[in-house]
Amino acid sequence: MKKLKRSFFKRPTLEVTKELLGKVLVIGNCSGRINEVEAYIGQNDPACHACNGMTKRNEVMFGEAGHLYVYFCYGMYHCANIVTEKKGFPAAVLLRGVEPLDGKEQMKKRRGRGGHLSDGPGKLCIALGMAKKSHNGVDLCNNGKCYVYDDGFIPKNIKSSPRIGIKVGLNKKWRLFYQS
DNA sequence: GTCCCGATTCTA
DNA sequence: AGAATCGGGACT
Repeated sequence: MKKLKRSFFKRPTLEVTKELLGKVLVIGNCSGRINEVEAYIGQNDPACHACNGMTKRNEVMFGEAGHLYVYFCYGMYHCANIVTEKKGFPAAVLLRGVEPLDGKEQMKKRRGRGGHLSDGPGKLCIALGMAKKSHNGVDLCNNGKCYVYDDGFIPKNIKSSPRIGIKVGLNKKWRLFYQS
């Protein structure tokens, strides 16, 4: 059960994306096993928030790998990414789903229901208590209360598809997930 | 300042 | 299929 170091995230995004599957995301008292992710890679990816250069919103994507990029969307949800690649290259992995592990009761309370606690990027942020104001730019590699660890779990049946909810870049199958 | 739209979710 | 709901980014 070892925490992932910055060197894990500071690599080609598609490698990080695939290897994040099965790892455990810890946000304070709650944790969940990552089972669905998407890659957003650089200025040539038309679906990437950074495709038109740096803005106040996406500046974290241009920074050091291993930080959280949390943004606000659709007027009511937040979505969380983990920044990848070297500094100056804007890329990140969107967290789309986790299987609840620790803190399920708190997650249920936050979500206001008993099921489907964290199977979606917006739901996951609600369940784990992540929001732009509190978590955008948070470092997952500084021995804080937010981090990712590897407990040896090996996901089976990894599949890919086009990314969800976008209208461009659909030719890339950069959504990765597994079914347990 | 104005305007349009979004890496979603829930309900009908 | 449609509503909810508002910040961000492009543009005037």
